[in-house]
Amino acid sequence: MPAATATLPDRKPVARQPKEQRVAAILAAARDEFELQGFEKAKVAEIAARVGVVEGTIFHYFRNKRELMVRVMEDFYKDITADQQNGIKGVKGTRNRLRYVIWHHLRVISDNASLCGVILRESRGLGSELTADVQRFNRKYTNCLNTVISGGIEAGEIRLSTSVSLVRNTVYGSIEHALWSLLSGEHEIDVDAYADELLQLVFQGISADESALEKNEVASLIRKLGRLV
Amino acid sequence: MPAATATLPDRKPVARQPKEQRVAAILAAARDEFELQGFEKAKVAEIAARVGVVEGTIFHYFRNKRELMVRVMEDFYKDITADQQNGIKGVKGTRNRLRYVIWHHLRVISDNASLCGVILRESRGLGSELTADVQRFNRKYTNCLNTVISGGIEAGEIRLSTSVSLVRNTVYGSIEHALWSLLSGEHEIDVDAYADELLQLVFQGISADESALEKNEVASLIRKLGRLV
Amino acid sequence: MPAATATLPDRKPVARQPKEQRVAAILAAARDEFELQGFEKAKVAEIAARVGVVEGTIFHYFRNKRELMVRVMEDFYKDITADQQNGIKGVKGTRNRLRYVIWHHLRVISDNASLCGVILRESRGLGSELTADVQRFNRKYTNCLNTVISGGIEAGEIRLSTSVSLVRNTVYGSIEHALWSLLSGEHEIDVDAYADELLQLVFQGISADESALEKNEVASLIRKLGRLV
Amino acid sequence: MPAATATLPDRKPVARQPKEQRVAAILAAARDEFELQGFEKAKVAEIAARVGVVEGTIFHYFRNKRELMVRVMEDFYKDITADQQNGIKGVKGTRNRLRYVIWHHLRVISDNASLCGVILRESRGLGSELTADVQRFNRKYTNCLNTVISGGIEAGEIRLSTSVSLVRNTVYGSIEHALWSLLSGEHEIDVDAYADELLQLVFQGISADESALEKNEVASLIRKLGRLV
DNA sequence: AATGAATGAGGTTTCATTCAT
DNA sequence: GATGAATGAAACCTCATTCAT
Repeated sequence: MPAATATLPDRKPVARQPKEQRVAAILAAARDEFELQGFEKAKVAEIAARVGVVEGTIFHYFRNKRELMVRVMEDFYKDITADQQNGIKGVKGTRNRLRYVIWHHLRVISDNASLCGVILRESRGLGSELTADVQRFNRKYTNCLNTVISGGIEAGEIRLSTSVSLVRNTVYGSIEHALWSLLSGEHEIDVDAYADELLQLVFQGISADESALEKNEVASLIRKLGRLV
Repeated sequence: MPAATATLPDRKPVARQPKEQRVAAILAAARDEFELQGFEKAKVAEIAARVGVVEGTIFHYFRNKRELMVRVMEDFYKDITADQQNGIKGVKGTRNRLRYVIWHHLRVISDNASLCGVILRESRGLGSELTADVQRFNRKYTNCLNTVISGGIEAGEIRLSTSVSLVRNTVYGSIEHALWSLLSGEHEIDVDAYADELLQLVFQGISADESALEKNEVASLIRKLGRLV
Repeated sequence: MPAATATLPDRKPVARQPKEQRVAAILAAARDEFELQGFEKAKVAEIAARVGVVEGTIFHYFRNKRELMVRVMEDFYKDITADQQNGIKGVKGTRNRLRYVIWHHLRVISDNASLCGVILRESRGLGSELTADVQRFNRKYTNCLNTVISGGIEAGEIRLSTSVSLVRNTVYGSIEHALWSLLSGEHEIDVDAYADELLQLVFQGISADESALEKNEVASLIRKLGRLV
Repeated sequence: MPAATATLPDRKPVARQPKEQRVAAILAAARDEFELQGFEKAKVAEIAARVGVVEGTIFHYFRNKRELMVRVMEDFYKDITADQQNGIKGVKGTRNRLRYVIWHHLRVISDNASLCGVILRESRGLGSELTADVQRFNRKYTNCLNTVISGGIEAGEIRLSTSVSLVRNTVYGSIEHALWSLLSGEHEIDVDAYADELLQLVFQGISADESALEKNEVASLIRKLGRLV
């Protein structure tokens, strides 16, 4: 009796999904929206629309928009941090390990340019509500580089005088700048090439190679005296 | 639509200033406000209050808030670009010139941390209306480093294979990261020390002849010491 | 940007109404306000106050003020167009049909003088954002007259040389002028009298056969009188 | 000594024009701006810029923007009223005189479409500040038609029962509608053709031609009786 | 006569968040 | 669990008009 079926009232298929799936769907939609619009301009209504629910539903699962963003970032950081720690296990030698960290970060940045752009932008706000959270995640993620450099110093491959924070600033700062170029449409990033070049620059720059070391110390002394006279 | 024909408000006697002074005062106030709040959160009403005029007066001189921000940035970039170009004139030798560029930028960043923070933040916006303007100013400013590196390559002091954009990313990225540390209250920047360390890392990292490095420095120092005694 | 995360205002218990009722109430209030103030001077705040909600609620249902105005006009045009098409069905004979169109339009204008004034005023704007919408609605509404005139020409009752657009301009222009007189307080409109006079002028003015004019009318009247006695 | 001339301070040629010329120049500029923007959107600053003076100067010669508009309209109405009165002198016969009035108005509308559009639009405002003034000018201008019709009635060429205001509404309303078509870019106005057609319609419509008269009266009576039964 | 700096009220629109249903 | 109606603060920008110089 097809006619009978036709007269049944329309009943929306209220896809009542298990909590986990709903949360995952919202997070995915949120990530898309944040990537497209940035945090401030992203609209909860739009995220809800992407999932196919109404605004109110979002607030069943997340206290507020900020928490949504934090969760998106947290998930992302967890992923890449685990991936990094996993990948570096098998890599031996300071130079190789440094290359791995650089290469891995470039890979991440290159594959998630939009999201990385959002995260970095939001983490620089003066009073941004997100600063603290991002920095916490980031500290853990970048800790790997610290370990590599410290290890290199202990192993005598890297100059004793090397400032770990300088290296961290330099490596991540360099790659971050490459990201801005990418996002502004200037050019793509050739991950392997950039990794090699940056590694070359940085590793040669901090290498403890005997002859270099000597020269460096002399150079440093010269500068100090120069400023004195 | 302003009240047509009807209102005859009592006019307060206002301190009338020549255009130039007002513009300067507004720009100064705007800079303060932008530094404090960032572009989006900055309120024109607050800027006006700082100057001691009403909002309308601001728009007598600047078409809109964006133009105000652009002018603040433009003035700033003009200053530091001129200063940089002026200062580098007397500096000879690739190493010294590179150090100057690094040192000068650190000086600028250190002395104008708040403003630099705002500018950098606003220049990374996806569809931010300010992106284009900042990038135009910035290209001119950072061109100096390009010249130094290119010169160094031609002079044979820097490896032929060196990518200028890599060096630019690395130098400015490193310093930018130091700025974020500064702004997040982690620690101050010791301009001279950071300049030395970054120079050391970068120059050694891109140096062509590792042993020729310090010869000139030594000779130069000897002359200076000779004059001293 | 609404106060983020910070404000937890006390929420007044609001009478919650189904969408349809609210929309209707808003449209009614909007019409009142537009009639009173015209489009530009009408304030959304005032419309909201008339409904008894806050401004934001209005924008929950209508994208912007313009859409509100368009909807008011659309509803009005739908009403009168349907009414006109309905009423003309039973009217036979070119002269009678023309009289009906004139009379109906006068009735509409007379009963909705304020709204018609607003609509006509807004539809004449050079770059007015409403021009296009009104003209679309209006074309459909005035099409009825086109049909009548064309029919009359085909039936040989109206001179072949008659320009339909001239007749349309003349009929609607004449009535529109009567509206302006009404709105400027000069005098009322006697719908039936004006309809007769205008019909007389126009139909005699475009009539093909000047003597055939009243024959049908006489016959018809005789029949009616016959029935009466 | 050309050098001497060169070192003289720049002296702006403050073209201090006689009052009459200034006023004329301002009125011309105002008319241009009003035509382009309409009254509300027209900016005094723009009018001043067109003349090459600053805003303040405008207010030396005109109390306010409204007065400026009134003067533009007044000048225009004076021109066309004089022209009309002048032209109609030599025209004899009701039909010819009516054609002249129609043709002249079409000529005016066609040659000054933009300004006429503004004037008509502004004169329809509910509480428009300009309504009263325009109506005063307009009454004088349209009086000519009144005279023609009244004359025609007295001369027995036009039906006694003819309502002068109906004819006025119809003639001016028809032409006004043609103007809106013109301004909305639909089509040009062929002044002579439109004049002929409108004259034909109106004059035949109000003609006292014996046979027509009789028929009209009968028809009118029929309608009244029809409504009665 | 001409300038042009200063006024200042005013209204549309956005959107995260709540909570009654 | 899901809905979606309601909130309400907040801020940019316009521009006719004045009046000290």
